[in-house]
Amino acid sequence: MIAYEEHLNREQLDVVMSEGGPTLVIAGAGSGKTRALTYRVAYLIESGVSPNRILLATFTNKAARTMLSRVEMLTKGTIERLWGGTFHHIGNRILRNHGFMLGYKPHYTIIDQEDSRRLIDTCTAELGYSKKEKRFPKGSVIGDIISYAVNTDQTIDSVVAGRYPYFLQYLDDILMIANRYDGRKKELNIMDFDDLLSNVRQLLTDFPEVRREYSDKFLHILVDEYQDTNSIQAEILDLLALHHRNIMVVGDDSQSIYSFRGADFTNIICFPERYPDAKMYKLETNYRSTPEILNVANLSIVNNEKQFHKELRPVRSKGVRPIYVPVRNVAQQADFVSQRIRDLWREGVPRGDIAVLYRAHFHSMELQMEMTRQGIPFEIRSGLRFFEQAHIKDVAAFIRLTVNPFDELAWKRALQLYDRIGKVTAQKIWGFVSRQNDPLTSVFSDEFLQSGAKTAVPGLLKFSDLLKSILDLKQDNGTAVIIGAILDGGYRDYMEDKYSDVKYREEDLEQFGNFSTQFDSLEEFLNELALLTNLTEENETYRHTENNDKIVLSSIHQAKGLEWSTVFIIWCADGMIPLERALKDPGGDHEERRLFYVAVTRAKDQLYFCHPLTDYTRGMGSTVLPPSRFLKELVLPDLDPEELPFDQWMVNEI
DNA sequence: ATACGATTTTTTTTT
DNA sequence: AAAATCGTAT
Repeated sequence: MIAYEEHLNREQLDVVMSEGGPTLVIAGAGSGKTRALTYRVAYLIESGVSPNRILLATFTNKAARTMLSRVEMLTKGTIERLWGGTFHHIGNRILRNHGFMLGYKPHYTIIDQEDSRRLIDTCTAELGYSKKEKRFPKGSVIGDIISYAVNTDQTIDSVVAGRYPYFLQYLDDILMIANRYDGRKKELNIMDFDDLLSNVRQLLTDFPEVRREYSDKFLHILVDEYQDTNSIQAEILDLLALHHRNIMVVGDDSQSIYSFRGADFTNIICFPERYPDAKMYKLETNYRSTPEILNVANLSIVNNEKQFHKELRPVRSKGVRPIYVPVRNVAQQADFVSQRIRDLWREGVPRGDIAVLYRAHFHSMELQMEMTRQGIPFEIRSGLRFFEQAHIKDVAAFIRLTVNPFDELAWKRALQLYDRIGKVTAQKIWGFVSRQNDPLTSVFSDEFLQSGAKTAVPGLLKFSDLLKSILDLKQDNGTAVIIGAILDGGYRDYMEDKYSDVKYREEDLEQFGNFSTQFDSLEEFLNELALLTNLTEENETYRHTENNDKIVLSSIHQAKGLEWSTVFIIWCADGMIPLERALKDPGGDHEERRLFYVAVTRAKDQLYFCHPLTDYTRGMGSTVLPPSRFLKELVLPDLDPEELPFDQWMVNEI
């Protein structure tokens, strides 16, 4: 038996032991929300609920992994059958079973954003719109429009009218493209990220028997970060909870930072209206941060008016005030952070207890270079994920097309890696192979070689040679062997031409091969590649030796739910946080303030705000950056210098 | 007509 | 760093 009373406070205990039925938990930052949720799951299992009748929905893979492993430690039993993961994972799991009812073949492929953009570009080209019209929206923008429409349950018309009024003149074109894109996805048996959600909803609404099956099945539904759900996700949850009505949602409206993805925190605000019998709990005791840090967080967030009122109550004793550090420019900022990290390290702060947070990936560039130069080990939690890197996707394309010979995107990607084969030739080749009954063997025919321009023949020959060796090996060899063949068959040469860090990328590919063995089948692995973000760090030794010794560089979004002893927030200049672009959205300033709030509440002991006073931009020269408005508004006019919420440091010139 | 290489522009956030 | 653009070579 787990000793709940020993590990939980009163507030948390009430949540863990609650009766069931619709339950709303408003949980402030650092109030032990994850703890409450994991103990709740453990408690349910301990009281006899079968794990496969529990659904635990989270927002990121990381959150899912930490929670599941903690539950496993608590219950010391297998939680293999528990339905836990991101909404997209859960959607995928349901659709693998029932997707056929919507006309999908069982081994549909999931495409990521890049593939989706490419497919939209193809559709645009096929409809003859790319005619150099200057202001015609780019593929990625059209993708954003479509995706936003799906996720917020609006028509494309109203999204364009509301958020992209300058594209109204192209509305008809966008509609045509969206329509064609949808058709192509069906035709090619692929789903994008949004389909994983909207198809599940459709399945549950249109097929009462499926709805009954799943709502019978899930005795308890638990949702983390509910403030970040969009309307589709909320609807899916409502449908799944229809029968047993044991739905517990946990969230903090002050930490809603995903509205760009359609998240709508009125979901959490209106939960009591949708479930009038809902019980409500609040977790307001903060175990994480010093009173000084919480003071800044509380002072900042009161500037947002629409929210549940709550105030974080510190339990920790007095610490040091956060520190505002104006620096001359980016270079000095990188220098200051590196220097300070070295000092902290000398004072005994483990490197793994330090993080640097920023609003956008490119904010970390200079710091990365500086830390590399100074030999400070760091780990990046932003930018391209492992499985999104070009070399991984290239190699995956070869394997993908052998598994599914009608994978258009894979064919094109692989073909275009060869000399003298670009967009046009790849399209011609695809046109040829896709008409064959057996595209794979058609590659060895003369017709194949002649279906493109003559200059392409050498490349095509190389391609067919490589394909032959892959097909030969595929029968009784693992992915690692196939990857080796692809490397030897010309991909290593290609990388040497194109990249300066071939060694590093080869190691990546090796890891990639190893990782694939965790899956039941190669097919399954490839189909779900798009949902994976990083190599799982299951390996305990790896986690302790390597990760604990590295500074974490992360976007604020990815830092959500995590904590460090010392946090640096860099680029605290107006225009960077808040990001100027983001302010253009309605409510953008509030969302950015919530983002700032999330960043601040990650810190346990020490918090630094770095503000580069000037910025270089080519064309503009040197510009002066004002401090972030989120810092300025903390300094109330009639405040004694002694009472400022933060200290200021002067950095010596170097 | 097509592919490629040099140049220029532009970076939000995630599944 | 990556993508888009533009001019040149095949």
